Amino acid sequence: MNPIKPGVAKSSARTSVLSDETYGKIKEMIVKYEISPGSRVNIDALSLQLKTSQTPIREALARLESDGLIKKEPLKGYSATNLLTLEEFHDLFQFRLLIEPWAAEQAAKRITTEGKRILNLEMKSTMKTLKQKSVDEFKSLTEHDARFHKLISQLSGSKSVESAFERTHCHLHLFRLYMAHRLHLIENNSRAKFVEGLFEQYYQNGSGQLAIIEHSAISNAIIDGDSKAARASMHSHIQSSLKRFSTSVE
Amino acid sequence: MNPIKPGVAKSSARTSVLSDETYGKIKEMIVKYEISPGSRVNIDALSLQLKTSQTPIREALARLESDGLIKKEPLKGYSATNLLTLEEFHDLFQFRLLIEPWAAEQAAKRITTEGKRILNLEMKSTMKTLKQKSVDEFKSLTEHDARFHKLISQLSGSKSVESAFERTHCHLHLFRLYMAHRLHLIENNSRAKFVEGLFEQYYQNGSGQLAIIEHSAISNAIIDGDSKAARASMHSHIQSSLKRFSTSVE
DNA sequence: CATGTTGGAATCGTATAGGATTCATCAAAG
DNA sequence: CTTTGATGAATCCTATACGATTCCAACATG
Repeated sequence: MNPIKPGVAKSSARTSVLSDETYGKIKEMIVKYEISPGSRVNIDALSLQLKTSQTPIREALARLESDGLIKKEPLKGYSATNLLTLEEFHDLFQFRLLIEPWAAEQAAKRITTEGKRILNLEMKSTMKTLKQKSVDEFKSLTEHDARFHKLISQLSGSKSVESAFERTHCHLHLFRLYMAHRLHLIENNSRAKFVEGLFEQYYQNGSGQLAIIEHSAISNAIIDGDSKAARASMHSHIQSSLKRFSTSVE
Repeated sequence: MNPIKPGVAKSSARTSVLSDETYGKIKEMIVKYEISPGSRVNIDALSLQLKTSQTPIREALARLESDGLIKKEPLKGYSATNLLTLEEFHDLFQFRLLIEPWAAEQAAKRITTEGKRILNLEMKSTMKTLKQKSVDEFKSLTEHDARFHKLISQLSGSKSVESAFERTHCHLHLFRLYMAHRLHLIENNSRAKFVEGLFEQYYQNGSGQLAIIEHSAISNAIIDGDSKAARASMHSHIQSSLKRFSTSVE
């Protein structure tokens, strides 16, 4: 006879984007190797861990599958995708080579005062951060790298290019390879050499920051409105990365 | 002690890809204008209509949102995205201009006997279909167009390019615009002119099939292994489409 | 006429039960 | 001892009911 049911969860102040939050959390778990490549993803376990029901988990996993970060096998369940093979990595960089130089070119053509400000801020704050060696240098660099390339894709003014770049999740894949290396999970020799190439992309001779130098060139060209130089410098930036990988493996 | 369970052969033969099926069905509903642009998408109604529970619907909608075909507003629900604006359309074609000529070039470089066979088959069967005027000509043409461009993206050998092209859903957007026109849903004048340009992409002077002619040039170049010609013809194919739209609007 | 309140409708998230399938273990036969 | 088949547990997938929150619109009041 009691109309009020006790024991109902109190959870209030819900912003109601729970499935979005869940998406971000699971994605972060993948990046941070809490979900290792190829391993199974258990829905029940996740719902316990994230303290949510299955529905948001399923929605998040569906989106992640669409992103190519999670694989769904019809009657077996979900699992994280494997690390990129060399071929896939090469393919990914080839794709970046198609769209990013164009994006840089467009960014130079369309650059505004506000755009210059943001671009300058990104470069300056990164250099400042790198001066104080206390933090994980590689982490700072890759995070800057992700922000930088995303920013340029946005400055291109093309939603298609921006979202296509976003969906490559290239920095996520890079970071996952980096984590695999740190955790000594890469036994294959050629793969190990490949990851060494990954480091070389960011460090030059173990001292300077190669990426920052190349990024500066791109950034300056865009701010100067020099579209040809912007395209060329972005092209050589990606090209040289790709070449470094290729030579370190082959 | 009968080990054989009776009544098992009930609903077997379940391929258990119900959420995938649902995804396809909803997508088809969007293309076919059963779900009109901008309108709300009710989960309960869909589950009734498709005779399934809410869970597969939710997963499908999450994927469709990731595809940009469905929009999710936090506490209001799902709705179909609007028709492409002129700017978005221009942007989309600009993106195709970035990746498809490259795809055609690569296809010409990598073409195999099997690839030639498939490409020839696509062209021949389409021409044959168009000879018998009984069917909806526009429908046949757009379906061929979708298959043709997808095929070339596959022949490029780049998974990144293939999936990036796939995710543009460009033919879905085209067909939706076409449907909007047929249903007299486009009142705006410039929008109407725009759709007229859409028709011109496929029909030349109301008689010949422009797309088929241009496709033949591309197809021949690929089969001949002439990568330069393949790139050039694909570029001009997309470029001229884009130009036709621009002039018909401006 | 404008504004605040209140009620219903719709949607989101939760919880739970049960059918279906896969995987691994184990027993039996050759 | 090896191979084959069956049994049971774990997991996935579906279905359904319910509570909580928010939006929308009608209504009353100053």
